[in-house]
Amino acid sequence: MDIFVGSLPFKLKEKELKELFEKFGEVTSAKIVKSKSTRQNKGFGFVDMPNEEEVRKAIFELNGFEIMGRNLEVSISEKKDKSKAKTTKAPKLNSQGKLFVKEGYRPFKGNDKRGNR
DNA sequence: GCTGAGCGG
Repeated sequence: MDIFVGSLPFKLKEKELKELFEKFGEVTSAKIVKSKSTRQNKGFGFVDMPNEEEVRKAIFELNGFEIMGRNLEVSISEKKDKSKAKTTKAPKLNSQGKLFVKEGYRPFKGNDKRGNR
């Protein structure tokens, strides 16, 4: 279950966030969204919890939890879903239907500073 | 370096 956490203090860290949710239940992973380049904390993150009941409890308790002088906003994460919400199955094929993705293949590289030969 | 709605990979 993905949980959306907002109003997060900019000084808060994913580790602390995970610990906060771990107090209410098992936390699979905690992530905080940041900018693409400036690494600036956007102020909101996501927490993944396997147990739904613990999720509700965590949301119920952490929703409005005051920390560092800020109140946390916890709710169910609703990422922009494309439209597929019928089954847990996801297409592994490309747009063309062909996949030539190899394991260990690097999408972009070319840093061959090694002037071989 | 900041800021305060927002849904990330």
